[in-house]
Amino acid sequence: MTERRAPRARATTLVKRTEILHAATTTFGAKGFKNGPLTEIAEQVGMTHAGILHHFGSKDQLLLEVLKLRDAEDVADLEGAHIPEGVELFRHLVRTAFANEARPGIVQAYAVLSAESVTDDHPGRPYFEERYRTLRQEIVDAFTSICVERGLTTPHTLGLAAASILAVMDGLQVQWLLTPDDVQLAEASAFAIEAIAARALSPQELPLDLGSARASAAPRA
Amino acid sequence: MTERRAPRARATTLVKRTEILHAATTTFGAKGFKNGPLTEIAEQVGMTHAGILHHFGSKDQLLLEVLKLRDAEDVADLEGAHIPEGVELFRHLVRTAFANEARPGIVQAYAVLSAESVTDDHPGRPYFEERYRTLRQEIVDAFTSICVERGLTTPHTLGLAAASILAVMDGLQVQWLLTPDDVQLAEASAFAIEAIAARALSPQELPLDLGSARASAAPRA
DNA sequence: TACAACTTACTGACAAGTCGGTAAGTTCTG
DNA sequence: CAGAACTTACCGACTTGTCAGTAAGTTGTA
Repeated sequence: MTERRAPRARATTLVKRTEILHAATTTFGAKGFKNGPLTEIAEQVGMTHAGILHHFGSKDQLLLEVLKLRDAEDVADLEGAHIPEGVELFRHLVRTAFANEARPGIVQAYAVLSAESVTDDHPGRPYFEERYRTLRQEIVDAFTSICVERGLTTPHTLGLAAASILAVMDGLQVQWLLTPDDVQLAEASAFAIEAIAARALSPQELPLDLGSARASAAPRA
Repeated sequence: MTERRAPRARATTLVKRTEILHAATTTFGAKGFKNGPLTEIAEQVGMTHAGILHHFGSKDQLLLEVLKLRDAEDVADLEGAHIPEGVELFRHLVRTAFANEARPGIVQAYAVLSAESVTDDHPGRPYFEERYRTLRQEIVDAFTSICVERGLTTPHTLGLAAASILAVMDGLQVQWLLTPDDVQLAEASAFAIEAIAARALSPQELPLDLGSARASAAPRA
């Protein structure tokens, strides 16, 4: 936006880099990584694409730094506070879902990029593999700590529950991006998280009795 | 795989078209729509890319027919049986999850394409919007029919539950594709569906009490 | 302070490759 | 022969990355 007449070299560079990273988030969110041209990112920050490459070396490297940036900012948002433990982690997840409704850009970038990352030799793949593994573990730990607190034996379904919680949050984002009027991102996230946690922590009656469905798979191979 | 020296024109054409559609599913699944080149699809069926264009007119059109094909095949799998109603629909969803573990190609195609469809002017977008709307409605109807059957008043959370169920199935697919060893696609799907349905149909105690998290959203705008 | 040596942050032009689509011609088949 | 099913050849558009050059700032030094 505003022109900066570099007072200090080092500081200005950092600002420019962050500006580029945010522009890249926008473009990758709007068009995906492979189809988000460097030119479009460049013109958002008043530069040529060669300038971007000067800063980041390659498009792949730019993607990796875009992904790292969000993590850095998310941690910054916690403002030195501890990583949430126990029930606090689930509250944090729900808060995040509510906050996400106000920043569709980043939500879209993550939704698009995480799915794109499963394609052949995608440079973001290792990042997302690691990210999901870490988040699942954090959720399992939170569940475990709740069980200890409440004197429950830890169920063997915590892994399933952890994966399901992340899955529902991601999946809801896609539906929300497609039909924002039909899907309430945060409400549904809160509902589902509570449902899955309830099931994991205190397995009660099974209103659907889906057990029989497990046995027979659909015909098509 | 095997070369076909067309014996009959009309019948062969249909076969060829379906063969192309399956090849396209593979390529779009592996590389996405925008980055899945027609050439790659063409060589899978022993053709040049111009041959594909001869059959489908444009790449966009090919995508739409790829998406329609799966619906057609899924319906065919039901073999003239009714669209599942009530509890049967949920059993069908779980069966599908188990069946999907055996066909990672199609799973990946849908995971990649549905997320890609939220990008700017994506030709698959209307299809996915409609698809999710329809599926959500089917699930809501199934819930409603269960409520009627059991003499329950229909909760106002059925919409949230329906979106959540679809979300968890989609989200688990992405995690499963990224780390197949860590995530059990079908088990987790069954677990989550049961959890969400339980919560929607018989809201019991809330072990997490996440209500307070709704009020305060995270700082970042 | 003054000036040289060096670094940083770019631009503009270009190379090299990819891709979708079209047009025109060829082969196959009924 | 007529028309469907292609192929070959090609265009135009787009992309990433490289490279040389330039303007501006920074550092070292006397």
